[in-house]
Amino acid sequence: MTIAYIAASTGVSVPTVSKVINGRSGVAAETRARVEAAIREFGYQRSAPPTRSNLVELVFDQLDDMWGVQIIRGVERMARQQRVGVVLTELGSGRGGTRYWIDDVIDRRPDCLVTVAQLGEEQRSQLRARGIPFVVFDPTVELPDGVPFVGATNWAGGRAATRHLIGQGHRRIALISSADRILSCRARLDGYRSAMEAAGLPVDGDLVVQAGLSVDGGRAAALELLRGPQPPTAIFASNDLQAVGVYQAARVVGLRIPADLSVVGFDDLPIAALVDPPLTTVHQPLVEMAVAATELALALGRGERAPRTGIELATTLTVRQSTATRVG
Amino acid sequence: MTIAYIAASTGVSVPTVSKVINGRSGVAAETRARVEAAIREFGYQRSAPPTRSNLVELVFDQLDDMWGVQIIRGVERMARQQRVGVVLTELGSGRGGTRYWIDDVIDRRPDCLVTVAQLGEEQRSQLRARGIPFVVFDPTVELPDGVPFVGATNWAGGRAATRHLIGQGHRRIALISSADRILSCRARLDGYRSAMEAAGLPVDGDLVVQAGLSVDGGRAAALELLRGPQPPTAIFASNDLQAVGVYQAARVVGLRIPADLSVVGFDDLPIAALVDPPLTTVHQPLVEMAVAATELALALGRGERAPRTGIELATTLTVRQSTATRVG
DNA sequence: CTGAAAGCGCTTACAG
DNA sequence: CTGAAAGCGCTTACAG
Repeated sequence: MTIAYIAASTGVSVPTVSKVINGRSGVAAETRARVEAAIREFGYQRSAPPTRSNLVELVFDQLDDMWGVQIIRGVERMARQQRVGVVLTELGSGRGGTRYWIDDVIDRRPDCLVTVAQLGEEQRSQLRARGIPFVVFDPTVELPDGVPFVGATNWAGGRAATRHLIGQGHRRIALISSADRILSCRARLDGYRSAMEAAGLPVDGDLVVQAGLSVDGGRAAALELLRGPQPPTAIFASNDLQAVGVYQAARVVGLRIPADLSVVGFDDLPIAALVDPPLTTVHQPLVEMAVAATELALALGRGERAPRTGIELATTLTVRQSTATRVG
Repeated sequence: MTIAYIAASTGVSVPTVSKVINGRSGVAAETRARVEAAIREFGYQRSAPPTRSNLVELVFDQLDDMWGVQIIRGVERMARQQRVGVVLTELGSGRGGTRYWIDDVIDRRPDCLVTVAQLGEEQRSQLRARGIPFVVFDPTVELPDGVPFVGATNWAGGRAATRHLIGQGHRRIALISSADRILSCRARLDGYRSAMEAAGLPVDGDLVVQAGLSVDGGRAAALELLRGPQPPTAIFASNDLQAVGVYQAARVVGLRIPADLSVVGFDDLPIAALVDPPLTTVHQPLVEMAVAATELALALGRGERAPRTGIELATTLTVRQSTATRVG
């Protein structure tokens, strides 16, 4: 598809088509319209030497989550192996700049995109229209069929953490969950329930508390649990920050960890090993997940058919010193 | 820069250069080498339309330092304000891929570069040859005059931290320093000495210990200090990770913080507020530093004369609960 | 407003 | 292995 072909099919000269494409003046409105119609009809792309940009876009909503670095490192590692640059964007909560952002992405013509942010359907279809494939990292909402993603086995992780506590003799095991709409947390909750039911333990309504995925959220939820009429002997938090909040609450209430209260987190952030006592937590292989997401995205960007559209990598329980056999 | 120019300067024909660029056969090895050298030398890019790439490169040695995210956020904020994409690279300790990396950077033709890594003089001159300006973030080694940089007032921060401890009545104040070659740590050390001397306090040789900028380094150094014949009543660590190591050592030795031992860190990472007790530390305005570095780099990239080549932003002491008036 | 002609940067086919 | 020549897709300057 060349401008010569467009010219021939419209019955004008090559220079005229050139002017239209480059927005030059000196073309009659009617001629311009006919040429534009032909360009659209034949799907001409400006001399598009389909050169690869050798860029992968990595998009976050918020980067202050402590696991951002791990994801970045994984994406970076795979991208560098394939000699591709990583363009990083933090959309921010306001989302004011999202409109500009998508324009800039399209200007950059990246080979593909890995998104930790929840892109709207409008943005997804804009990317699809430009042929820019994308992979969703750890989806927090239900995705339409066929949208590629890489996640972790949250349900199995929740189950393993709960079973670990049950194995230590705990019976009143509380869960600090998060907003229902976060898919991974719902899976952790179901894993918890599954393990409890398998052990024949009742899941009292007052054992499951919702809280934000932050230190403050975890502390408030733990205080509520520990000050209740029948406090739990173990708390499973939905992430490590919440678990740090549980530590703070235990200190306030005067409980020792793990002697009086066992605590399990989720994620295995660097801080998990640094807090006192070191935190037992469900390890999420963030770096490997990021590597896999990038590999998939780059393969799609090269036009390869994906062997599978969705992958979940295994979580593993990392036992440290915040859990102990229940006494009394 | 055209292949005709490369051909003329190498003394071969245009078709020959074309073959080299496109990896075709039928070119003598020696000829190929000469042409490739010329291509590198003149920074030829295939059909390079000298459009701005609207990219800024951000380079780290290692991203696992906890302050990486803060720097990224600052760079991202300023870049997005100017509609520029951030390309992030982690060189890794091996540095094996540095050669490839610089080639890739040159291919991308970024408008400018912000480096947290220590680039060698060779790389710096390659960038200069292509007219890609760069700004060094928090230089750890002495830079030649005229190399733009953004840092923090490390000397003043070390002084402020030490004065804070002196003001609380401490006299035996130890410093956990780092390798001498790290400029910022040497400045912190001198700030410490300056404050000690101003207060007429002796700086015993056994009060200053060198250790890696890590939790393990801090712990080992603190154990050495606390088990010595005349243990200090306060320890100033060269970063927050070392301070966390001091916490661990205090626990081992059976000292309470801050009742028996005061601790001050440096950086003010997110963990500083999360540890128990919350850590008094010197706040380094990493986000603002990154914003300033990027603003400077982008201005240089637009060809503007820099109003100044080096900037140091002020550190501030954040007093939390790891320091207390010395008793006894 | 239009397009013939010249030109640009590059590639290809082929003669030496 | 090398490069003169032809050709390709496109743009520019300009005659009508």
